[in-house]
Parts: sequence; structure tokens; C-alpha cells
Amino acid sequence: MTLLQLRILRETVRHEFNLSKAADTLCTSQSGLSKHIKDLEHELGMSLFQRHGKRLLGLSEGGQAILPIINRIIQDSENLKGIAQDLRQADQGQLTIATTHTQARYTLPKPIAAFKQQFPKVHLALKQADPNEIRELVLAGDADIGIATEVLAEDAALVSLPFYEWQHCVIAPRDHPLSQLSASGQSVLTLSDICQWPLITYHDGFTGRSRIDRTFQQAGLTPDIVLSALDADVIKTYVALGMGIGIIAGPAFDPEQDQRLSQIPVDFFGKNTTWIAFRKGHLLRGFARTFIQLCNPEILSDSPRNPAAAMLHRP
Amino acid sequence: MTLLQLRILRETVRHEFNLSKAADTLCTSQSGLSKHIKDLEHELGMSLFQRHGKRLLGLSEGGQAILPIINRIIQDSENLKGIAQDLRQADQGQLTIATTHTQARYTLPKPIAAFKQQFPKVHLALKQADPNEIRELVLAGDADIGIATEVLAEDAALVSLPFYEWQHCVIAPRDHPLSQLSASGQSVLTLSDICQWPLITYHDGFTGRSRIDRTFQQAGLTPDIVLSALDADVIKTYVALGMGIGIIAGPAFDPEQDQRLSQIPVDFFGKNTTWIAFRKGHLLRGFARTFIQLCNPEILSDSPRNPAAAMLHRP
DNA sequence: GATGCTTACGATACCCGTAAAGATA
DNA sequence: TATCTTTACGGGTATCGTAAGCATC
Repeated sequence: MTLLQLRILRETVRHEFNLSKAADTLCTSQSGLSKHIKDLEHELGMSLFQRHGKRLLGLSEGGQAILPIINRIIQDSENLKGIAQDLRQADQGQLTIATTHTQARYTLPKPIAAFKQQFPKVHLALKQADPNEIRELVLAGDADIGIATEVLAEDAALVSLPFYEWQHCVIAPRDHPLSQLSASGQSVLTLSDICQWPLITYHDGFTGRSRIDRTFQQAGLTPDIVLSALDADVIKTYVALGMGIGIIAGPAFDPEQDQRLSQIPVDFFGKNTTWIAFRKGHLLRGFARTFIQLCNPEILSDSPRNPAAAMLHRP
Repeated sequence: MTLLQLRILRETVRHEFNLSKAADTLCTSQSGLSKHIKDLEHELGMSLFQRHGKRLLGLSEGGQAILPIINRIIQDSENLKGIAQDLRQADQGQLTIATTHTQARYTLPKPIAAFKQQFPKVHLALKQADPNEIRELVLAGDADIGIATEVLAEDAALVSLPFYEWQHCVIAPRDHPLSQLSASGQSVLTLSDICQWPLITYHDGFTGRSRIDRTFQQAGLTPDIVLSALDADVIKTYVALGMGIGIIAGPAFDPEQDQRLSQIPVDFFGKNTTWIAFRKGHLLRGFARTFIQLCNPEILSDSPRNPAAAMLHRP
């Protein structure tokens, strides 16, 4: 049994049992993979794949049984290298963060700037993606850390730590009736008030859109959403054009830059939590843990409401 | 990085950093080990051993950091083979049980007979040893299961399941005054009564001897222990010779075979628990789990007082 | 001087990749 | 026919063990 054989098996599964593609990503020949798999099957004394003649269709029962262990072995071996690198040069390496527009644009600039100053030699890569892609990136090991509001906390294969809580807010052009209402101080904006106007907000699956939909649905209201965008900048642009009023994440409103708009805080959409996630069992380099602390210093405190934080120390 | 390299590292540590001995158990040459270690160190970019010139003295800081992960990788790879074998031929293989005289002689014959009948093809090896040796055998992987009253439950690296509870009893020759007392039915034997006579019981560290000592000590009594033996058969022999009265484990008294002796149950020594233990993370073959069930069917029930039983199902 | 680790070196075996063959869709 | 896996085969390399060198005790 060889680590290479195990890696080949994992990669074959990842590429949907297409040996040719697996061989490509492993930078070797198909024939090599074929032989290695055969050897492994011979050593374990059972076939690992379902075959139709010479086609690989899926894992056999035995293959399914051992795949989790194989994955752990490979993960451990990668962690080994990570630890070694950490001990050797704790301030160098690569940190890949997958995150959404909202986080990258409004929340992360500050912690990233602090991180860059503290670890100038670390190559920090920011991958912008939608929440589902972020989850995939983290699960595949193509990103060390994922940051998003959606999806992450629901995945059992991820360790998700709460980053911060926020609420949606309503934005409107400065000369909009709602803005007057808000400025007068007697802001008792209701959900049905909002439904009076054409709405612009996030696309499905982005930045708490699901929560917005649920709120309207539970109130029995049908909002007139005239535009759904992937990010707050697009929303703000069209709100400023007078196409409607916007619903964006609170942190996405910048009083200085968004002087053409006014912000009306509302609380009926409920609280959202943005999560910082990494793959279970994935060893985070020291500076990666530091980055998480820079994002939210409280994450470190092993408070009872946050048992997942313990994973940070002993993954 | 190779599994072989990791195995070499582990074996080197096991043999107290003597490459020659490690090479022997791995059936290869010293020079090979030397090179493999060097390669691994080169790949990880750090030295794994403390050296005095050409002598290996111990693990370096880095070596200590990665050793636990290495052990887990090796263990997983062994588990892989175990699963494979289990799927292939669930009723064949090797089961090694390390246990004490008391268990081997009085408790295990019944479950072992049942096991032999159910799994005639499994090669069952019984290793008799003292509790500390049993622990070492299990930890080193030289025994799948360890059964003893002492030591096992205290080790954090073992999963210990309660086998059965028992108490000590006093034995005396049939014509001994204590036997008369017992036979008359008005048995109110006290601890100080026992101290009137020379005592024969287990050696330190065997079969609840520690609990016996504690009981006398707490009562402020100093027993006259004239002989301490490793097993109940020796104790019974000398009790029959009239050398004194004996304290043995209750299950070790056999009314049929021990007709020269009388048994006087007492309760002041308190309850002892005999444990069935295996190494954490060590995958038990299917028949090994069955054997444990044969010993104590209740172990399987995930009762709240026995959370360790869960380890049986998903180790 | 005895033990133990490292280095050198030659033979062997293993692994890899090309190419051809066989199978599937 | 096109795609994909297996088998065959030859070149290259890595591994292994013997043996010599050298440091520690």
C-alpha cells in the first residue's frame, strides 16, 4: 500500500471514475493509474470499483467502506507537511480565502490589511465566489478558509465559526419619500410600507436573500422585486438611478461613499450570521489561525456558546 | 513521503532510537532506514531527531509534533487492511487476547468456547500476562483485546468497557474455625476477624490487590500476609495446606473442584470491575466485536452509563 | 574495542510512459 | 467511430543490501 495509490483512488473518485482525467490532474499516465489501482485491489484482496466490462462506474461496497479512511490518511499526510512548514517558517506560506463580494468588499479589507502587515511574506489569495462555490472550494482543499453568510454553517464536513452578526437595511435615494420619513426621526417603517415600492436586492442564495424571502412570505406579502443582483454595489447603483428602493446588508452601506443614498435600518428581516469555515481535519497554518482571530478576536474564547472554536486549537 | 518512511520513523522511536534494532523488526538493513529517515527529513525540511554526532538520542521538537499524526496514519492504513479482510472473509483471521490468569482460568473459558464454535476458522491466541504487560501489548498492537481488572481503565489511550463486577471472598480449609462460623449461618465475619489469621492473597498489582490493601489501611489494620501469589490456584493450594486463610476473587472459587475449601463471601473489600480494553482508533474485526459481546451482551447497549460502548461501532 | 550511524556502490526490482489491443457507448 | 481501460514492453530510476568509513561510548 502506498500513499500514491491512495491519492490515485481519491482522485479517481473525484473525477467521477474517469481515469484519464484523474491522470491529468496527477500529471501521470492513465496506464499508471490503472496498474496502481489494480495493485491496491490485489493487496486488499477485493475490487474497489463497480465495473461494466472495462468501464469504471462507481465504488464497490468495499470501496465505499474504506474511502473515508483513505481520505483521512491523505489529509493527515498533508497536515504533516503543513506542520513541518509551520515549524520551519511560521511566517511564510500560502493562505487562500474564498469569500463573497459582500465580505471581500466591506468586511475583509480591515483584517486583511492587518494580516498583510503582520505576515508580509504570506501569499494571501482571495477567491471571490458564490456561497456554494465557496463550500466546494473549501471541501476540495482549494481554499483554506471560506467566509460567507449562507450554506457554510449547514455542512457537517466543515467547522464553522461565527464571524459577526448583521441585519439588512433599506436604502433609498436621498430625495425619496422614505428618506424623508427616516430623517424626520419618526421611523416606523413596516414591511408593508416597503412593498409599496419596486425592490432591488440580492440574487437567490446570496447574502441572506433566503431570509428576506422568508420574511415576506411569512407576512403574506408579495414584494415587487424588479432587479436581483449579486452584490450591493450593483444594487446601490440602480437605487441611485431611482429604479426602486434597495435591501442590502447593513455593513454594505458606507455613509461616506454612498452620500446619494440614505440608509433606513430595519429589524424585521432578523439577524444574519456570517461564518468563517474550514474543512474538518484540515490543519490550519499558524497564520491562518491568526487571520481568523484578526477577523473576530472573540472566536478564540472557548465560550460555551461556541464549542466549535475548540477545533481551532486541536484540529 | 512514503508509508514506509512513516513506519520506519515509528519503529525507530519504539526501539528507543536504535536504528539497528528497528531494522531488525522491519526485516531490512540499517542503511536503508538511515537513508529513508534522511529523505523524510529532507522532504519535511527539518530534522526529526536529536543527534549527538551520529547517535540518535531522541525526537526533535518537530519530530514530537508530527509523531501523533504519523501514528494515526499508520493506524489508519492498518485499519484499511482490517476492513478489507473483514469484507472479504468475515469469519477468518487472527484474534489475540491478552489477559490475566484469573480471567483466563475462570471467566473466559465459557465465552471462548462459544466463540470457537461460532468462528472455527479464526485463530484465537491467548496471551497470559500481568496487567501492565497487557496494557503494553494492547498499546503496541500486539494484542487486539486486553482483559484485566487493573490498570486498563486508567489509560487514556485505551477504550475500556466494563466486563463484569465481582467481589473478593475469603477461603479457608474445611476444618478451619472460620469455616464452622460460616457454615453455622451466623456469618458476621469482620475485617478484624480476618486479621487474626495468616493471610494468603494476590501479589501487588494483581486482581484487585490494591483494593485489599486500601481496605485494611483505611481500617487501621495490619494484615499478616504470609504469601502473595500471582494467581488463585497457588493461593488455594497453600490455603489447603493450612498455611493460612486466603483472599481471592469470588469467581475464582469453584465449589466442585475446591471441595477441600470453604468459601466465605465478604463485602468489605468493595466491588471490582474487570475491563475489556482495546486501543483507541484500532479497528476491531467483526468477530472481535462479537467476542466482546459474547463476554458481556450488555456492553452493546449504548446505555448512558456506558458511553464508551459507542466506540465499538464507530472506532 | 564495541556498538551504531552514515556513505558508497553495484545489482536488482520497480515504476513510469509509450504504444497497441480490447471494450464500451 | 470515438472514448476509455487494460495489457505489453522497454528505458530509466530508485531501492535495497553489502561493505567500508567513521563517530560515539
